[in-house]
Amino acid sequence: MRGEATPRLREALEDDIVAGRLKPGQRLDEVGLAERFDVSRTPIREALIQLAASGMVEIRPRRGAFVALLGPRELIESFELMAEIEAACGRLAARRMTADDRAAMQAAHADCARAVAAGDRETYYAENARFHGAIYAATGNRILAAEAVRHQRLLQPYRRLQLRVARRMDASFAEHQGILEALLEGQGDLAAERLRAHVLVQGERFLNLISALQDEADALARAG
Amino acid sequence: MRGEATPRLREALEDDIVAGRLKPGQRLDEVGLAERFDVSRTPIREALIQLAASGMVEIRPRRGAFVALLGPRELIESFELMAEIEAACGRLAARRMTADDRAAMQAAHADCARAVAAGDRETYYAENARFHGAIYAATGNRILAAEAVRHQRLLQPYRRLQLRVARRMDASFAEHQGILEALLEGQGDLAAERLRAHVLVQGERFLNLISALQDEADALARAG
DNA sequence: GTCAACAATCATGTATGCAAGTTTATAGAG
DNA sequence: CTCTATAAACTTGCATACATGATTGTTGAC
Repeated sequence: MRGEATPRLREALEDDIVAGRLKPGQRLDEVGLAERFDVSRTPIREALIQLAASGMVEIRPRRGAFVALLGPRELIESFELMAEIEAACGRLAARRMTADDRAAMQAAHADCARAVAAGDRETYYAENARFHGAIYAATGNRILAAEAVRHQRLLQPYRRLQLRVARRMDASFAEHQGILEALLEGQGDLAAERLRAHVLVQGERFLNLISALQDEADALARAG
Repeated sequence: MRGEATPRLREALEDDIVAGRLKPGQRLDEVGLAERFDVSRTPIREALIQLAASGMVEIRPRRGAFVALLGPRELIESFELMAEIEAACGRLAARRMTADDRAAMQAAHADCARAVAAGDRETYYAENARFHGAIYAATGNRILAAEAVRHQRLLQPYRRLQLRVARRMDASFAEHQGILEALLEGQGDLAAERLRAHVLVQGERFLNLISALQDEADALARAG
């Protein structure tokens, strides 16, 4: 097996978490993971430490690693942070986007439209991420964009739950429309304001879902 | 030896980097550090991985760990990100700060004034960080505040250089005054705007210092 | 039957060992 | 004398071993 194992493990675990195959609160047993990936505990530990540093995993000393489980307060705060990051991206993207950036945003938006028309939530889910990613890239600031992507992925497990809510997909798309228009017209402050609201409304809607999530996590914790 | 070694090592190394005792670009030899801290390579590696994830250290596969050295572009982008984070903090702090937060900000500002009057850069350097930290805390958003602190520390090695520039201390303090006034009057957008400018001006001034920094780093790389 | 104390088991945190890749030193060709 | 090829030395990345704190199960008291 050539190439380093740790980066591969980190990606695999992160993908599992983002995709929801590993659920918030779930325990990540080192020996179990080591067996599953056919490596020793060392690279597993190093991957878990990296994921903990990025917020995807919580390590409790001497007690093990768990998929990060955000409580109500942390969820609200995380969405608020995300809203501010997105707003900043919108402000800068409106000023600096290139023709390529513009095309990428429009393409992603068009794909979102298709997913809405088809009523395909899974596809919309992916295209939505692509639309936002196009805005991050359009800032021309790679470090800011990387932070935005990281937080987007951090919240992905929760967004997934969120999109199940009826009518949210249509509302989300309508908001995208307004955001895109502001961006294309170069109105940075307006784009920022709309992006902030777009993200915050998700966070607010979440308050209704948190109790359900907590129950689910508790059940998981009890089961194993 | 009670307690775990890794967190202690991470803090010690991070403090060394933030305080400038370990300089950007410097190599971090695992066995050397292991000997210095009288532990094995394992906890050293884990600490380095954590620092790499937070951006303080860069790990190049099979080639070792180095204190993160930001190039011109990365520096500009990092300062821009910091400016946006600070702006967001100011906006939220103006809305939500408690009486205690207000008192903390005013106290830090008063200490800054004392340092300016005494012409004591080292003290101003510390009190400046405390003033900004008080704003972060006043947002009431712990996750946002933690991000702000992290980025503040990431840029600290470069700020340190920056403050050597003549007259910067006075200008900085004058800007603080304006920021504090906006905050106390509850003018979130104004506070955000002033904070953004306050941070960005540092980034811009840096462009004049980057070549000097690069030379220093090159010399270090050649020497060690 | 419930609770508490204790013992056995298990997982984590650290140390050590080893293989593979990188860097540095050396020798030879031009 | 410079440049290149080669080999020795070193460092990292992973595997394995072991000690300590956590967890679980059992036994006994009430």
